[in-house]
Amino acid sequence: MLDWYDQNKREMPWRDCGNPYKIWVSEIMLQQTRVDQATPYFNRFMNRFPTVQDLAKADQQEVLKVWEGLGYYSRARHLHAAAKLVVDEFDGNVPDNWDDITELKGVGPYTASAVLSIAYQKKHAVVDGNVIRVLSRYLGIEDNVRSTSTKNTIQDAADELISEKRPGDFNQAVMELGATICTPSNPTCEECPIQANCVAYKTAKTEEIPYKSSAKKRPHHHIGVGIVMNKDEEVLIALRPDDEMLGGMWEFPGGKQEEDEEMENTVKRELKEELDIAVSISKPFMKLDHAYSHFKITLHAYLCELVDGTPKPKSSQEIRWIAIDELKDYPFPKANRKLTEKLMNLDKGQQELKI
DNA sequence: GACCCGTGGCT
DNA sequence: TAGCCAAGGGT
Repeated sequence: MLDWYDQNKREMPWRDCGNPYKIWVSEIMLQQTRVDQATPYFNRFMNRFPTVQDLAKADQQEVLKVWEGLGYYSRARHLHAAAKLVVDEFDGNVPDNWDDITELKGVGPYTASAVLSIAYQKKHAVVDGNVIRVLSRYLGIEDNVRSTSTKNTIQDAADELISEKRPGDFNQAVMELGATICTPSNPTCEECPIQANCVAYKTAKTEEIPYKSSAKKRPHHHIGVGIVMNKDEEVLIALRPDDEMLGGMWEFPGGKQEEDEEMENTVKRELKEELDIAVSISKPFMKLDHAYSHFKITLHAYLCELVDGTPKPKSSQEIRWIAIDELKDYPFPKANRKLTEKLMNLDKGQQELKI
């Protein structure tokens, strides 16, 4: 297993550096995220925040801006808060023991084990999606891997199997095996270094293991959004509360279409509720589909004009009027970023945005 | 235990 | 196309 890993491991910028801060950040970014997707973000992050002190003293908005597009933005907010704790309470050193490191926000069992084993050579076995798949197949575990008891069984097995001398490399080897060979569908068992003892391979059950109870299907909502523009060609944006979905990110105000409601009325109603303003719809601007982790939306954006009232942040942390070329400086989640890109392109082309 | 939390690639 | 899944954690 370790021989296979030594010969087949991919290049990753945080690997083999021995820097606990870098390893910690990389493990947070890799939560529910593929290596190829996280890598450019990691490089950008380290360029901007080379040390935990740099991260601790940064503004949250700046951290979120670097994180923009990577998703699960609470990871960035928790990492930022945890960096402050590391500087204030741990003398700038990422903790090297279980009790201290699990005090950090965003550090759960997986991340604690990963950092302790990879950065400090401590014997803690990780259990992530890869390990669950590899070990359930290897050991022939046919129980539902979504259940806690099955995960505990796999954790126990990993604790038994982990290498004494190279716990960090062992952990990475199993994950790498799961990511490249022991894939969810069509695993390439011919290339697998542990094929000979794999129960699922020997019994031809690699398609049945791991067994997962079916996921709940995601509802689809229609969202009306208003791009309110004033006479100076500034647009109105709102900062989402930290404790909500997409917390700390900016957006164009809007909300969910109600039953039997015209979409233009959705926008008017939402802007009245959220900002206490009356607007008129100038024209449709953009329609797009987007999928979040637990629901899907169709976003209907309209250019609007302020008719009455002064905008107030009734359901957001803050609101701002900003010029269109400033939109690039604020952290926006993906769907809203598509709106800002179209706005900025039209603005750059000197095209008429106002009616 | 159940639900919430982004985005992108693959099938 | 729609669902699955990915180096999970918080509540």
